[in-house]
Amino acid sequence: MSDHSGSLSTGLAPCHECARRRHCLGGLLCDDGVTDAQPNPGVHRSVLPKGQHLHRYGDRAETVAVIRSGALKTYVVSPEGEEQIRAFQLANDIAGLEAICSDTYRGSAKALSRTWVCRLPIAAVRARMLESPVFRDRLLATFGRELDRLHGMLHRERCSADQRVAAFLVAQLPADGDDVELPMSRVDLGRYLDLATETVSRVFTRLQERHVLRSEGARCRVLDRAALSAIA
Amino acid sequence: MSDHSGSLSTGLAPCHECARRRHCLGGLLCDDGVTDAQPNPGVHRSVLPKGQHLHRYGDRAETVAVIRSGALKTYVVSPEGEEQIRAFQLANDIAGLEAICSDTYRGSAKALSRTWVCRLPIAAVRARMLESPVFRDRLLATFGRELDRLHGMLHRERCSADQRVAAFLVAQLPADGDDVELPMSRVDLGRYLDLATETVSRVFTRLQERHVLRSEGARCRVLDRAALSAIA
DNA sequence: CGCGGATTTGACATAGTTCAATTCGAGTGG
DNA sequence: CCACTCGAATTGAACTATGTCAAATCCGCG
Repeated sequence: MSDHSGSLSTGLAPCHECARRRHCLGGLLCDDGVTDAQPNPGVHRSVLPKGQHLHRYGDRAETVAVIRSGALKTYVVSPEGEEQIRAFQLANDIAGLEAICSDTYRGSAKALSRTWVCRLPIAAVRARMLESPVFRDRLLATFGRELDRLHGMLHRERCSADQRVAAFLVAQLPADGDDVELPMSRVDLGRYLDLATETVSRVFTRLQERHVLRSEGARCRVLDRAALSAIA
Repeated sequence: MSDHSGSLSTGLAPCHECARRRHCLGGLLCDDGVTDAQPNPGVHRSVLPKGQHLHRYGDRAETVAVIRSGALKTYVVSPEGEEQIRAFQLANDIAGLEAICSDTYRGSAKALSRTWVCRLPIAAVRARMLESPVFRDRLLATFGRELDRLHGMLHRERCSADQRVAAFLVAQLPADGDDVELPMSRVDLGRYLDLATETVSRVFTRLQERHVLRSEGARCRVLDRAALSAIA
């Protein structure tokens, strides 16, 4: 069961008044510019303090969440008690997508820092798929990206530690600027990339020795973008 | 471009006359028992000789295929020229599911043996999603299973060679009987499980020494089901 | 200032890869 | 029916990237 005791629901989110409505799944849920739709089919905004769960593995799936700001990790714990991280969700990412396909969540989603999310009720999402081709396509595209991401992860598991870390950093690089903010710990990074924490650490050290990167904990500056891409 | 020169189209498939229509996505495409639907929205049956491609990476996505019998492998070739196998498709499996999300195929699908398939036109599939909640749910469930499979593969990459092979064999075990027919070569198995061919071979040898398995090439008999499950 | 967790560094162990050599086995042709 | 062939599979030996364990250091925070 999820513990929402600390999560602050800020009430119904007026998607049609939201600045992001043009780019957000929530906006499309309310209005795709073609068909009529309810002004707000139950979208809620809430804020999660660091460490709190959005949902846990096995919980009844009721909403899919769009991240407004902050960061989550989605993970499962193996029978042996090892935590495996399946994804990090940053701003504009979607958490709990499997809720659309499954009646329970297939992973636990936990805030890495104070995180704002909008929750879209599954029932509304499923209903909207029947009404709106635009919405259906948007959702299908999201699934397609998720499949691609997973295939990419599978590919990356076949690469060296340096390649995995480099590829991850390249993926995090913003279009403008060379600064990467890493909201997750080295431990979590290792659990995501399937590397021992020590190995992650050694890769960072190696990248700094080669002047590809300068890293001060969570803050990270890419000094040689080309070199980093070449490694990945 | 796909080379279909050797593929024999046996014409429109009368899904409503097919013995499998109750269990097959094609059957549901034509009739979900609730809404009216076209008698046949362009489903085709065809047969692929061993070695022939159903489609190749980058081809325009036009159909999703249900395997009637035989076997396919879906793979991609990395920039370095290495073949990575993303999935094997056996009877009743679906190949080219990404066609529903993407305008091109994201992997090449090739017959491992003579294979019969039914091709469902994407346009019809997408259209039917809007008409039929039953069909929509069926398709979403298929996506959910694919996500689960990929998560499972990611998990398996973190296990030992023995565990990977054992898990694969367990997955192939039929409900009745202990015989497993492996339509793929050891090389392909290695490319799927991310193991060197030699390692796959050594695992099989080890399993036979421990009397868990008896393997004669493609034919394979599980002698100790419990032991196999225990390894995985 | 000092505690406790996170990170880094070092030394060593090992599973799996790589390369090389052999054996097996399904087709094929005589 | 048997030899021949060629790719697939197996076996062996040595190597290596990464894991594991242990110790040292850093860092944020009360």
